[in-house]
Amino acid sequence: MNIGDVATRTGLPAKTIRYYEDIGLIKPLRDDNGYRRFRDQDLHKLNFLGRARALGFTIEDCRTLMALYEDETRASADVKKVARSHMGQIEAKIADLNAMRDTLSHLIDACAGDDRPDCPILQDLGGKP
Amino acid sequence: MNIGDVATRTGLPAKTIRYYEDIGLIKPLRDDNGYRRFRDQDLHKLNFLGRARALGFTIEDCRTLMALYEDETRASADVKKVARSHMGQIEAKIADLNAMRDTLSHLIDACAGDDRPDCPILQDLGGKP
DNA sequence: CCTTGACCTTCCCGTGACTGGAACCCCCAT
DNA sequence: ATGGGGGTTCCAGTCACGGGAAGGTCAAGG
Repeated sequence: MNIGDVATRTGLPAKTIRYYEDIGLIKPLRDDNGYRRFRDQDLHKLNFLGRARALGFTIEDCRTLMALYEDETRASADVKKVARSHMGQIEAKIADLNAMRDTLSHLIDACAGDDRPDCPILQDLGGKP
Repeated sequence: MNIGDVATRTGLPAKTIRYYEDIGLIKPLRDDNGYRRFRDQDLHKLNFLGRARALGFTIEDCRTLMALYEDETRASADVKKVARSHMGQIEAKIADLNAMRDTLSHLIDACAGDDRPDCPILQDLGGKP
């Protein structure tokens, strides 16, 4: 299978697939004309990567997770550790964003949003005394 | 005031302050020795920028907001529009992250986390059916 | 007077995970 | 022969800085 078909099948852009090869996440074969030839195992890995990335895992986490996936003697504790650490990051980010949203929400509510210049949003940013 | 003092006062790293000058957000004066000399107005702008960035506004949004801040004839509607658009982005991101967290949370709960290899997390990533 | 150390300057590279584009090759159909 | 739709590589850019090198400046201490 060529890269275009793989892109369609996995939903990943061809550029991304080439990038994943660049950084060593997949190793497709090559045809005589230089085209990448993808086997089922490559497809499978790309789907794995797509799902892991959709859950927000970093590329390095993906590398770790794929290694664990392929290691039949893994301990599920190792997987869980990676996942929990990632979830911690996500929760931290959610907390940050919630704080921003709350502040913004108040400011937006307080702003008339008409053609006059008075604006509590700008007052706040300017360091309202 | 030199950049170090400004960094201490605003809480922004000196690197960041130089960067903000680079991209034209502030225009401090220069002493004869080439050192930046910051006026109160520069301090004020930097504090403004720091707060806007802390609320997650992009640099371009900050540029817009500062222009509105300095425009006495602004309409608060314009400010509100920028803020609402930004809040929309934040809410979208929160929604994404919440979805990730929920999925991860289920997977993590389902994972034994011991020294055996069976792992629902990897099963899911691998396309479990 | 000289040195030390804390500042300051510019400049360039790296970050993460791609995306866009240029320039070029390959294959099939008309 | 030509056109179009694949594929290939490589380079540059994204966003908002951070790290670090190489070198100029300044106040204090010996």
